[in-house]
Amino acid sequence: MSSLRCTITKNPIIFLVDTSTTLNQLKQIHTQLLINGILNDPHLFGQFVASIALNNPINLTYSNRLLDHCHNPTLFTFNSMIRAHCKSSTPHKSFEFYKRILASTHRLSPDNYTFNFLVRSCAQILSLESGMLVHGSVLKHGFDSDPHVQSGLIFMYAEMGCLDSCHKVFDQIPVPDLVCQTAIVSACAKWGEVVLARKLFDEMPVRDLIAWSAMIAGYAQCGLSRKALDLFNLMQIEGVKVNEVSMVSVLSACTHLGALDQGRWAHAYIEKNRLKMTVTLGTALIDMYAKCGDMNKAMEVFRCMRERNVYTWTSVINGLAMNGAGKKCLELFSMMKQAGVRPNEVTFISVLRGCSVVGLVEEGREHFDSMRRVYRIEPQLEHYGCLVDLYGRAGHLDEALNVIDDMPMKPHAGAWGALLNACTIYKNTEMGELASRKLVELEAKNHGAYVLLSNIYADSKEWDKVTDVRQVMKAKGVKKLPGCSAIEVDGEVHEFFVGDESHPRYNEIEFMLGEISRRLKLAGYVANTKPVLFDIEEEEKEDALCKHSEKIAIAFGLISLKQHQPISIVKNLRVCWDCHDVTMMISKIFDREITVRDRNRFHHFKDGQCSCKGYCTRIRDTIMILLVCSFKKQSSSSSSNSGSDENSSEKPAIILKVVDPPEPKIVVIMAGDEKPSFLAMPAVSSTICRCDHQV
DNA sequence: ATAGGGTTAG
Repeated sequence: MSSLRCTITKNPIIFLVDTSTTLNQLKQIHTQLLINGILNDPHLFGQFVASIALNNPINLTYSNRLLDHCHNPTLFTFNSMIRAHCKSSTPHKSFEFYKRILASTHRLSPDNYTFNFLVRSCAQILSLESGMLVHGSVLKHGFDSDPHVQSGLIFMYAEMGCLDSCHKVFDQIPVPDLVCQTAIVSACAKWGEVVLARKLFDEMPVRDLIAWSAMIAGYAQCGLSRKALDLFNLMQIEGVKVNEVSMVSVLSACTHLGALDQGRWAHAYIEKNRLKMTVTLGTALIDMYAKCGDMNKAMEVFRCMRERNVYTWTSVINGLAMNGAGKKCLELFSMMKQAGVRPNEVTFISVLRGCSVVGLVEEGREHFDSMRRVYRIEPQLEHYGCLVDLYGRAGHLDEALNVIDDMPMKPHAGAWGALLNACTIYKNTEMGELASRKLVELEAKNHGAYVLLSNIYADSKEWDKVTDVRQVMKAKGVKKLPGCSAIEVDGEVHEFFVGDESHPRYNEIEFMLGEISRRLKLAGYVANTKPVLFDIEEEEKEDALCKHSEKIAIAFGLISLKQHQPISIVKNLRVCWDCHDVTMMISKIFDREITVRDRNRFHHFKDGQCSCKGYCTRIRDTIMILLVCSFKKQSSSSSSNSGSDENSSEKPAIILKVVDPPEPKIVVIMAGDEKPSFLAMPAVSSTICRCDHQV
């Protein structure tokens, strides 16, 4: 304590407390300060409170109590408390201190620091209502010309998804500084205006590392991984140094593209330039290797990491599940628990999928039950979906259906999709029909018009609902992704979207597509008698199946890679059944090994077979064609609004089930129709396309 | 005495 006394008299109080100060030490220091009467000085008291609150969030309660007993805290003290709370897990408490500033008997008035921190608290709690109130106070107190407050407001509205408000704030700044410019770029990229984001980025007179990172991350987050990497290259040409934060976005782009070579290069860069191997960076590396098919390397990085958080463990567990290593996946899960890292809801999804791929039904069920029992995690839709999948793939279809029936919430497309998948494996057409019907029903409602919805609520000033919608969006990471396949040739990634004809070698690709089609036919593959399951789970509903992005990528692989080189494709969505079968055939006819990584797992095609075997087979004799037709139901008696669309609604339409292939018939099932009518089947062309029926 | 923008797992 004598050394402490010395410190107190000689140094500013701020040096007394740091991040490693324990509660006990804190109490001792506090006692000494009281004895010395040092805390009577409001200035020093403020410093003491600030150092406690800011250094260690665990001590926040201590500083809260300290302040309760103080009658005349300074504005600095209050600001420090608001600042400490906006970073904490209890950001809403900032407002208590804001209120105390306003109610202060010493005529305190909030300043630019107050609002800077307060705005960030609003961003934390995602309360648009509070945000608007605070914004109003900012204007009232005249701090809207403070650049810190400006960037704070943009950041806050961006967090809540109110892009319009971001623009309003930004447009009113006469000369926005670098930080505000970066904030608006990030906001635009985050909410779908990526072209505008790039325009604003290009117009920036000066761009620092964070500005580059924001734009690269923006591309990576909305699925434009190719552009993210291009921009990264440009950044290096301009001589901007990369740090560990920006590298994470680059790795994320490599992951999504399946660009293993570039990912390896990034790893080498990290080591050569001695970037700090943070948990986040290490996790991004693991995820990259796992999803680019090099699970060994992923494990190696994992083993080398000193610090591992729940993201790290989940990435590696998920990687093992994706690669079909179910047992190993469960081993790691058990190690994770031993290491004292608490699994979260995402971890359980990976664990359940691990159980599913190796058919460990009992174990999976136990883990599912432990979620609630041990970890107090309420299973969500996704977990029930995994459970349906677990039972379904193991052939326990009734139990799978029971899971759906017993779900405490309305089953989603994923759950019915999992059941349908199981029904096709085990050829249960009856249950399959039920599942298909439910799927179509749900699909029609699944328009994902979140933004629209929240704007409607905002217009009617229902802020709570806006907040709800935004939270759901944030939680679910709602993003619209076009179907896209990538292939790396000589270290360069070529990306193909659905029906994409933009590649410089597209003429050759098209020729190869024709060649594939010709040789498949020669080998007896006749598309129009082959089953086509229209995969309505995914968003690819383009007309010509032959223009699916993975087929274009495979065709490009065939023309650009040497005979002995395996073709490795990465797709951002799930591979549809038709492409799956065609790829199997190609692997045989062209004598090529083809690996396709889709959204869920790896498919290794060789000699006409796929490694996912039982899990990918489907009904061959009973052909099901699911044809989803969007059509507008004619408004039956809409005389009041002549010709308006108001009474029309998008409705699920028709499921066509083809039975007995040689002379196929079509079962037409209307949604909600109990008696299907039979029609003779017209010549079904190989391209099953969307049809717009009028009923 | 105190500030701001970019990052990871389903």
